[in-house]
Amino acid sequence: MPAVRDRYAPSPTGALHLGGARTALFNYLYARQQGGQFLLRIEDTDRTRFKDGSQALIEEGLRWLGLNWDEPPLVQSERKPIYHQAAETLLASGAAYRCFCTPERLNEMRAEQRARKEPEKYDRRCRSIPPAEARRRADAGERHVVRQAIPTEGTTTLQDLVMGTVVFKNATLDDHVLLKSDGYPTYHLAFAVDDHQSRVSHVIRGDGWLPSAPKHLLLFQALQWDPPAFAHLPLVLGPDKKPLAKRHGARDVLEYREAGYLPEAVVNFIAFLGWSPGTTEDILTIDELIARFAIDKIQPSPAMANLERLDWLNGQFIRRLPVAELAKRIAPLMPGIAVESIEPLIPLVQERLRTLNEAREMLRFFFQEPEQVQLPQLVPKGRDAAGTTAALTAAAAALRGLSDWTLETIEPVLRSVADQCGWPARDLFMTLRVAITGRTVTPPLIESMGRLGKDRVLARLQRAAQTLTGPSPN
RNA sequence: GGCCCGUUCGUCUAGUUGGCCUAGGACGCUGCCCUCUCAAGGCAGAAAUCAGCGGUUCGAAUCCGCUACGGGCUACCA
Repeated sequence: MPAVRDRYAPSPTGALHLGGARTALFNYLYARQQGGQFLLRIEDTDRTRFKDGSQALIEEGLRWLGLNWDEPPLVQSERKPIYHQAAETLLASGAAYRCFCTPERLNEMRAEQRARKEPEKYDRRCRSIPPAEARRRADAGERHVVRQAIPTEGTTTLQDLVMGTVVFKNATLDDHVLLKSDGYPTYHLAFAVDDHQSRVSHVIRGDGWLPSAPKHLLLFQALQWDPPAFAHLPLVLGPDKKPLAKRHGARDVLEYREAGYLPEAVVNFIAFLGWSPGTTEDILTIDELIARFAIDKIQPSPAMANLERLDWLNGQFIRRLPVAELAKRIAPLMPGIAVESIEPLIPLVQERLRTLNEAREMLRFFFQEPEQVQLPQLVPKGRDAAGTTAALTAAAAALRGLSDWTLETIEPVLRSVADQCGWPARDLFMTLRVAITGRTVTPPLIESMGRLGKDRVLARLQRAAQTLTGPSPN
């Protein structure tokens, strides 16, 4: 049994989106599980769609997800001679032929076929040109392509690891182009040559390729190479049930990083798009995914990305992170604030976060004086400014008298202040919350006060009381 | 038009050697508990006539056929 080698082979036309990331992930999981290699190949034979910087973006996305490849990526545009050599072999054996038809003729032909409601495929006119004559014309510089000569009879059977056995009638297959007139190979030729040379054992790719799989099989056969095993992955759909390649909220994997998602969560999320371990487990690390992955557990039907689930997963993974690690990941989002200052606050927010970015807002009041203490919520329903000022002042006075500043000392004091004022404790807590943090939704108040320190708490209470007593004199 | 793939709660799915499925889990949703806000957590609940029809069988979500619907491919794009 030859070693397992698989690959992710994107074309550099943009960034890495969720669907591509999933294809890469499945290849990665399988290779790692089998102790094989995961390769990256850049499919850049179409110079018209090529986008500068795309390769770097794709690589960054893969790296962020932790999908590291084992060998330097093969770049097809640097390998033209190799493809030509394969084309020559095919030409020599009659498995391919030169075609001199012009684009204009091809267009006319298709228009007629369409009008007659016939299948649109090349009519094979050039297939009957004697090879010697074709070679002469080619040598004379006549512009041409090389087409695959598909057998006119029989069937080609694909044993797909996901789709099962799929039988194609050869007669329905088109003589597609292998070598373009600009000298570049099409995907089909490059695919066969590259995967053979890279000793790829498993081709795990999007099911957009399923219809051309028989031609690929035929190509391997004509070249007398052992074909790899195939696994065609169903589409990933967006929330609108349209293929998730085009315009959807965040389509680039790196945008999820910007939005505060953990790569662990994104990996877990896309792993379950069309695959499941067959158990009720739903939160798995990448190592657990590697251990459980199985190609035959991949669903043959398309999966729709449920972004709400990603949010939930993200929260789950955030909660599982060690405090120091979480602090380290949040720190870059809060420029100017040291990790050391953030770490002690982590326990207050860890179970409240859905995305990393939310920490910034939640923790802001620790590093910055609140601005909107004049929130209407400062005064509880049914109370007035005077009563609230009194409560604030009473609380401040009581807190000032504390010699110990701990959760155990602060809370009882505040509760008794509430009693004295005739307020329910919850009302007092909300007033204090707004006064101290400037917000109505915060980490636990008492603990926050503890971390903030007595002086800053008292100062903020005082300031809030002042804003209540009327227009400030400044 | 031709070729090919698919169809279990709103969504991701379990189910694949037919019986333990009056279809299980998760997200989301609703309610309750906890509670200083918000979360988290706990408990409970609503939610799928397994696309439809017809077979095979003592018995089918699971096997077969047909239909419908959805999707992909049909380029000198990948």
